[in-house]
Amino acid sequence: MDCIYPTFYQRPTDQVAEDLIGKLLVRRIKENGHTRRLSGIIVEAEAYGHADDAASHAHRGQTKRNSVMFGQVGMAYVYFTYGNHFCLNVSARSTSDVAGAVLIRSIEPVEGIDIMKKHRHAEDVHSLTSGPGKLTQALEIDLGQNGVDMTDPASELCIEPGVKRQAIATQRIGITRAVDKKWRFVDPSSSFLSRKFR
DNA sequence: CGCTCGATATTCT
DNA sequence: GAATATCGAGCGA
Repeated sequence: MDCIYPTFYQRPTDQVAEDLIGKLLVRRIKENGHTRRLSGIIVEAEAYGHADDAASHAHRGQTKRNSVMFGQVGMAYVYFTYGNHFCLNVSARSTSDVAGAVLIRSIEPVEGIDIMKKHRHAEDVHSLTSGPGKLTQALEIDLGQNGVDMTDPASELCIEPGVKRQAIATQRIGITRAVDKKWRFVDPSSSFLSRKFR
């Protein structure tokens, strides 16, 4: 299965985030010499902008941490936060802008659920990937995946077409600035969201 | 169920 | 020194 092409990510980040709902996030890991596929349907994603978005890491300019947001679109932006969690984004922006990304906040597990349980030290399927810090732990994503090309089918991380899902826009979570923007997109029918929506 | 708090890297003040 | 795109343990209702 092919990955989604770079042009998909070359649009305003809120459009990209909305259209990512229903797509399949695929992680390939090495397990005892052979490759295993872990995957899940994206059911929650948040858009982050640049100059127009005070809540974005890119808002105050480029730093060592956020440099992927300023590079090519379709790349994984992984960062470490609150001293103990990783978060996965994919870089995206319209051709007229210089930085942006979409935070993947939760997925519905599809392939490799047994491996995800091991990574999370948990048995409850609903707690495996229902949050940005949880899904990176379930998929074994850390700074080693920062900057990988998510449009390359041979990559250890990529996004495939997936299924059709409904997406509704709500307020973003865990931010204190630019709270008026409705840039969190969720599949309202999913039971794998990190939080309820309004 | 809801609330408080600790974990502590990176960036900003 | 303070805030942050988080999570889970511990506690009380």
